[in-house]
Amino acid sequence: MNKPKISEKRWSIDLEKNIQENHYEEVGKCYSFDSNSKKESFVIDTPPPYPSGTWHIGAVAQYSMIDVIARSQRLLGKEVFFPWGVDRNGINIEFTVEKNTGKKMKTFERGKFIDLCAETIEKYTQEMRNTAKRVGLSCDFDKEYLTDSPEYRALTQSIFVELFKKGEIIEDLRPNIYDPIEGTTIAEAEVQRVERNTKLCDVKWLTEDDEEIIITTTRPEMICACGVVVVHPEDERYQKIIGKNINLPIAVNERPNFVQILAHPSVKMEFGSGVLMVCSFGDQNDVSIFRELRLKPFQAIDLDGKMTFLSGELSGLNVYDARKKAIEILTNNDKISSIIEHSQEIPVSERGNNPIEIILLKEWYVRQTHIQERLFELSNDTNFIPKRNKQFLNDWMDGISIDWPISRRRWYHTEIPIWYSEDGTKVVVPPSGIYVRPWVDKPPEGSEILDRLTRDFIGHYYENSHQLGTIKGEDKVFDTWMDSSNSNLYVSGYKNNKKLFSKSFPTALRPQGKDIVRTWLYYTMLKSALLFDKPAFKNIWIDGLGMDPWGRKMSKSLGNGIDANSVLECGVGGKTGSWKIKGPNGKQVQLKANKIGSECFRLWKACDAQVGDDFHINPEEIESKYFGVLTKIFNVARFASQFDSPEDLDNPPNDLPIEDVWILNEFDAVLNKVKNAWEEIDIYTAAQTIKNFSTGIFPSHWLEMAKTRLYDYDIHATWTLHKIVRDTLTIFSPICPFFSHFLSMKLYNTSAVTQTIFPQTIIKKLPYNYDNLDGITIPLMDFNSYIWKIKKENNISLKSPISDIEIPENLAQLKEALTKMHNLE
RNA sequence: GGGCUCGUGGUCUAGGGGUUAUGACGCCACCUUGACAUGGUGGAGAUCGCAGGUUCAAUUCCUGCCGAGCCCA
Repeated sequence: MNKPKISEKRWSIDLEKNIQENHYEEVGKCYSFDSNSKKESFVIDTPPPYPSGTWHIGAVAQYSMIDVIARSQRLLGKEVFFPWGVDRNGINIEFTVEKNTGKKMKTFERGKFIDLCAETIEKYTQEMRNTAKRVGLSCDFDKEYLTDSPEYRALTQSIFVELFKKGEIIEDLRPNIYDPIEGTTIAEAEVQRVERNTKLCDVKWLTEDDEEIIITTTRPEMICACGVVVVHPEDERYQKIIGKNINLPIAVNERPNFVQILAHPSVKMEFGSGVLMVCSFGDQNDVSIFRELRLKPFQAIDLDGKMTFLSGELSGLNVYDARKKAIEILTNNDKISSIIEHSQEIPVSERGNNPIEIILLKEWYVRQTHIQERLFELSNDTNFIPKRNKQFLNDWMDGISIDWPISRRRWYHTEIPIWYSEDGTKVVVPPSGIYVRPWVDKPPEGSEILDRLTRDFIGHYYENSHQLGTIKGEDKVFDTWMDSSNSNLYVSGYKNNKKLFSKSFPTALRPQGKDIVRTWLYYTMLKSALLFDKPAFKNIWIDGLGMDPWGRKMSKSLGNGIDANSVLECGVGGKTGSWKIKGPNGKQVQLKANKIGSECFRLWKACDAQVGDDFHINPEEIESKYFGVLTKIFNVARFASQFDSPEDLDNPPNDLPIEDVWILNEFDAVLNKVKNAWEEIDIYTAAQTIKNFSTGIFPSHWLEMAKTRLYDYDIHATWTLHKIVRDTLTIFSPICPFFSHFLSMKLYNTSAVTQTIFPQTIIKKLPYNYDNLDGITIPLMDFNSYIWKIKKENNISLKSPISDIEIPENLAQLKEALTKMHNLE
């Protein structure tokens, strides 16, 4: 027996931080991916986080679990690619720059603005890299990818061209959701609703027979775009006017000043007068009625959000002023019977918080309605973890009714790679693998000319450019999901590394949160279906979201956010953590913790809940429930470090006594269960199994029994102790890598995190043939409890001798060990 | 307003048609035993959100309601 090789009495955040700082230099190599490896490859399509200042603690927690998966797959002998990618395209960073400079994007020169965005996002990206390493992610950081890099954007553009050539991407003039303030189309996914007060106007209209009809509307300025007036088919009051014409109550330009009255079941009879004017386009219902009745839409609002010439006196005004003016004109002409204040939910853009308009625009679309059935079939070939979360995808796919508009009128995004001929009938597309910016670049070498409509190949650009006249590069850019939904293709080597792609697609794993099923997951699966008619993934792991301690979403307005760094750094240099959060009753609640750090944080997430449900993040609870587990395992290792480890821990010494065989048998069961769990990507079971064994049966029941022998230099006990401690650290390393690394280095001078072979079970190697080893466990634990209880009831310490104790028959083999353990007389 | 998911001791959580419902934190009591008092041992504590229904039997299945979350209109 020696002094413990570990001087520290327990795990500390300072120790953790120390290890973390050197970790990537020391063992980072083992995180790099070798695409030529002969091992089975396991590519993870990590969610590239968007750097926006703070990284949501729930996302960090989720990321640390993805890391657990990556590490456990390495331990199972696979060649794991755990990429580190950062999503940097998009409107968020544009807004940040606008906010920082106090100027709107379109007042900048385009190139200058893009440079500003790139600079700003790089700062945030660096903070994110730091957090990623602080929480112990074993990404291949050397192969970092950024979605705004030329390489990544080139892939997005190549895929666009590929899908365009296949006819899966089309151009069309359709009603689109438009943010007139930011000047861009947005997708349905980007629309939010807010409560606002509006004026509900009862406007008097006259039919061709001079009959007065009241139409209730919140948008009198849209009368100029009215295509039809509708009533409910069963509304008794209006049967006789169906089919008649009705005059617009306000003067318009360049269009008939009347429309027809028709019946439509979507009208709510009880709302207002029960008569509805349908305009192009007041809302989504208007859009569907226009489509259904095949009406020709009117363009009432232009790209700047101003009323068009169509609107007569209102032209040139913005929507808000136009509404005031319309009410004024109608009032002056005695066309309004009443105005009441009305609270209404209106759609606004998620980012700009501006009321959105629906206007007709020529945009690019990815076709999706034709492939839903096939997508559904393909999704059945994918393993969902947990199974029930597949429902989120099914629900979303059930509701898909229109194609996906992918063009945006913004700047810090991937450009749509296309040029148009002077007469607009032909287009030029670049060759695969080259990033182009059509708003400033000429088509590169290898570009092709295609027919704009039929997509037929016409010729190579440089030989035939004279046919095109003056070409014009596309100004528009892609929706950022167009980039993100290529992430699995990018990391699997599509269009870049054929050999890799052939063995790693469908991608082994897509881990993500349930909140972006309808976007990231759905769009990625759509792409793979359109391109290859294959599922995108073998496994899809869908986790819940991190909530506040009471289960509510964290938000700035609620004041219930918890910063990730405050948890990861809690305890450094003895500094405790403290969080003031608005509780459920509106009162401030103060939470306090002394030490958490990455290892405790990861252990908590791994142990505390099954994957898939929302999880509550409470720093107090993380510390109180899980720091003790680290202390316990740390001290078991520290205890073990007093006894020199035998050289060969893979082959047991002869004549192991039954208590050692018994615990090795128990440990074999742990190894099997954990291995099986890692294979199933079941973090919870693995974590619970390791935790229960290493803090429970092993120290309490075996270690106490083996102590006497250990102090007597018994080789059997020492071998058993170290075999179990070493392998426990190995299987624990995916959950707590810094911790396991530290202890395994101290004890065995080898790092648990670099192991690529799962620890071997041992019992089958033993020449022994003990009957019913499993049957010992329960009686042994019962017997130990019984003795502890008696000693407690008699108020004597556990080491005190005790007499007249009968050892049960089924434990007779352990008589000697138990006698020493409990000091039986 | 609609769809989906979740609702288990004070708190977090496992499980799932059938004997005394899992574990942890907290609480109470006891124990300084040569790894660990930021520890150990023992104990109290739940009619499994509420109301109906199916069943010999439900906490588990079904329906409705309530609460939380996500998504959609």
